[in-house]
Amino acid sequence: MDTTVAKGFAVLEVLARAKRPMRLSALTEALGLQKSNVHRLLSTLIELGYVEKDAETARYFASLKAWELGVAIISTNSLRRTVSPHLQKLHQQTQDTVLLAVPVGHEVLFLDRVAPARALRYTPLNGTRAPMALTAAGRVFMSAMRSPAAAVAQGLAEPPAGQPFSPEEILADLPLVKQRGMAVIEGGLMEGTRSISAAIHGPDGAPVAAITISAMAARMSGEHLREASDALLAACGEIGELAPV
Amino acid sequence: MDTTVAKGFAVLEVLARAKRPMRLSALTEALGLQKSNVHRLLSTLIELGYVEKDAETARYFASLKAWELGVAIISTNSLRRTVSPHLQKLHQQTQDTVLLAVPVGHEVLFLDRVAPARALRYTPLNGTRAPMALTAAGRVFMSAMRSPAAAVAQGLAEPPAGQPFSPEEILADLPLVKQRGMAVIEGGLMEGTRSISAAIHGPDGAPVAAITISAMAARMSGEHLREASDALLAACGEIGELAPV
DNA sequence: TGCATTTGTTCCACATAATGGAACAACGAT
DNA sequence: ATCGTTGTTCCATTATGTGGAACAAATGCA
Repeated sequence: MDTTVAKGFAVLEVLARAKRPMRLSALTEALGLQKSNVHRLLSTLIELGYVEKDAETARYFASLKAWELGVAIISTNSLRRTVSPHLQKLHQQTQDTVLLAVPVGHEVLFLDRVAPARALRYTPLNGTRAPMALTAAGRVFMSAMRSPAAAVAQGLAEPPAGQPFSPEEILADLPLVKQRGMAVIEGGLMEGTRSISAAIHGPDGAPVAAITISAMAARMSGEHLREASDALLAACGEIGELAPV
Repeated sequence: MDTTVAKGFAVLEVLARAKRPMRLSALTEALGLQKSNVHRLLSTLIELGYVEKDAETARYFASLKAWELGVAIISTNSLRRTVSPHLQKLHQQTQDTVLLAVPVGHEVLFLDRVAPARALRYTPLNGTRAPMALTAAGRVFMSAMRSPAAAVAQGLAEPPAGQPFSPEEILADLPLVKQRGMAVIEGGLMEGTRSISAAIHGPDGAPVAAITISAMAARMSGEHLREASDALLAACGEIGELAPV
């Protein structure tokens, strides 16, 4: 294990997540390293172009080079490339927000999104994560797990107050999800919304990703719900067994 | 300079730009390092979560963690955050593709984009670069340069055949751009399109970014061109002197 | 099927390159 | 002006990464 490499990435991670440029001392504290060490790491990251230093305030911040790196990675991501046109189509059919999610540990990671210009606020953005138990896509993944209890626990651990669901409720939902091939969830991440989600299956039958359609509960009901569900299942079926992550 | 850190990022950069997972030997060749060295770097990157190894083919590829890092960076980018709503508004007003670009060396980097669902193919995507001389946004930046000749040379160096512009043409255009406060360019990156662009100025008066509106030439003319220009200049004026990159 | 060649992984003595303390410099606050 | 805080540079120490070599596994060829 090249510890120096790990330290370099640790510096960049802290800077990337910081809301504003950071001073050296704040970084040393966050990282638990010597200031001379952090200083040298910053110098190399600046030389590599991943970090910049505000000339006026002498504070450090992550440059856009790492973003370009990330864009390069996602643009070659086969799953997103193959699914993206289907998201477009679903959005045109339903006019709702359409999301692509993959499982990462006990969370879902949102890979892509097609949303109306006046999108619901707090609909998850690309590159963000959410607990499985609180999202429709997560329920889809959980319904294929042998022991989803851990994911339930982790999901409920996050938001300390105002739990929208009980563990029993969540566990009771999973067989239904499995049976229908589709999850329906209400008010998971945002109150008042209803989302439906279905799996994209890999060659071995395991769900590798899920597509979610999300809208206000009043809208996502009756005839519209039926249409959206049909379109969703059709799309997931079409995509079939193509793309490995 | 922590050379080990540089090597670690070099590995990730190569993998990020690779179209498909790479074998160890290909990486060692691309990097000019010893295979044992590359192997250890890969091991640490895997441990850090930035690289994954395809179990079947034993090939390495960049994971989505670096993408998440990039998303975290861009989401806190003050320029993009402040300008993004204006892009939305311009798109609603014109129904055309609207872009946000910043200067990086002699290239422009596209930070954000609001495009119709049926967007022009080959309109630049987020996180991609283009030569200044071939883009409307680039012309805006060049018009504020003391010696834009180098940018012209670099711009024309890239595409070896089928130069859309001559150096004289480009240089002659810049005073007009400066005078109007707006660049108009035709067929720079994609034949048949016409783009207009104007600068967002920093506190010192230098252009820190540019907004571009792009459409097919037939559409971007007459009354529509006039309206788009007015909306563009109004938006750039409004944004004013707020956001440092 | 057997042999040759390329590719991937592990190991370890060596020397380089990162480390962290200390000393210095530059601010900012009181 | 003085003190405390923060940023930068330097350098002896040694921990850490290096790269050759040896082994293992996979692949190609006859």
